[in-house]
Amino acid sequence: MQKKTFGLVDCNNFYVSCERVFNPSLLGRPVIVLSNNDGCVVSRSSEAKELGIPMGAPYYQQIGTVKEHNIAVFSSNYQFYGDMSQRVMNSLRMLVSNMEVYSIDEAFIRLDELPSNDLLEVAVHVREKIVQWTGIPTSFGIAPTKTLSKIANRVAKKKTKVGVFDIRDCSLQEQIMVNLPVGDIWGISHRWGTKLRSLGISTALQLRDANAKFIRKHTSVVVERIIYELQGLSCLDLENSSPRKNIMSSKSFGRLISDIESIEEALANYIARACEKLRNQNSKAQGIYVFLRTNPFQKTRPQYTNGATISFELPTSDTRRIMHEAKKLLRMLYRRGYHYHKCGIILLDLIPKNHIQNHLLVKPDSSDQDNLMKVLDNVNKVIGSETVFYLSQGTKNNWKMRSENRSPRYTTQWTELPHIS
DNA sequence: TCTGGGGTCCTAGGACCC
DNA sequence: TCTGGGGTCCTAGGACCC
Repeated sequence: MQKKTFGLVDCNNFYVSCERVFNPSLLGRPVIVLSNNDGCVVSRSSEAKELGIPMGAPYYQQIGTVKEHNIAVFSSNYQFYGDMSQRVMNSLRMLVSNMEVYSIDEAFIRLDELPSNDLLEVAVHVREKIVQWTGIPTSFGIAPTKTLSKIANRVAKKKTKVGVFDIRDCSLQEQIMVNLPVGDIWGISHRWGTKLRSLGISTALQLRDANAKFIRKHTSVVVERIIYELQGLSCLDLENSSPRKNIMSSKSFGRLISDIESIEEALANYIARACEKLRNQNSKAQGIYVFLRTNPFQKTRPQYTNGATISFELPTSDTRRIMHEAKKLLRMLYRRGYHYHKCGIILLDLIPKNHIQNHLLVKPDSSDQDNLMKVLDNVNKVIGSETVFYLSQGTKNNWKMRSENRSPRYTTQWTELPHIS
């Protein structure tokens, strides 16, 4: 069997780094970026981490620290971050031949075909080029499996100056793993961490040396694979990007809503977005799931959560049709007297648009429908999103999310380009 | 006042068939 | 008293990721 070598390239504090590219005054300052509705802290500069702001902390609990230390705060700006992500990934694509974009800020690569002695040099070069071309600093982990490359990356980020760490050497792996809590391994989170500790396994090294079949009995095949990966046996290869199987669009309203009209309006907007994504990947949906919920954190108010699915006779990507069906589901789910916090839609069982089987009795989307959707998508792509929208999306936007500190969309909106004076 | 959004994979159990 | 056994498919829910 040929020995594999993986690299993991991971952007450092990605959202914060994006903000810093176009606003260098933020360098050296503590900076945080918030989730939608300014809810939680989702990205922190190293200075902010040192001040003890935890990942995922509710923002309102951190306001004291923010004021005290003059921390720069940004609302999420996903258009901007998404565009910066593409720049990073495109840069990487120019430098390596075999890669898998794993998330908005990381990519796995295969390094086997390169001479084994050159890998450190290659990694340093890749990092330099990415920061030069995009302004985004990255960390680089090298290892014989994906799981170990995650560990290597973590060391690169925390303990090295060059931002590269090579963990191919077995005794080095042991040195790192003996001190690595089992819950910090990629794929082991709260529940399984607790379970494994109850079985007497609290470090990565103990998990590596555990009996894989025994562990599988108490957890699942996923953890069994992790054990092999820790041993250096690669079970997870690069995955080639395939179209999404589900597309979700949901958001909390930014305030509590009781009337169904406002919820319908919000849902219509989420549907419009989801369907755009659907057509963009050339798929059609075979069903939808609509859900609605109150705010689970407000324990004193009555709680209600519900969702419902409907399958279509024939797959569709027509926003109007999906809105129509979703509205029926929403009316079914809605109960008067609750204060709602969030709703959403998931487009289910997506298939390529040209793989559709005919139906004896039901007509598929007509080419007129498809063309209309294409025209709408193009107008919104070229002139700006929501240039054309559905009346059911509303004009008042009284459910729009809070976003008080959003930076300009420097790279995706003509009116928000950075100025040089 | 105030706690994100968008995904994937795996498993257990029920329905159904012969 | 006493009512099969084995296979597949589907779905809901649970686990994880960033």
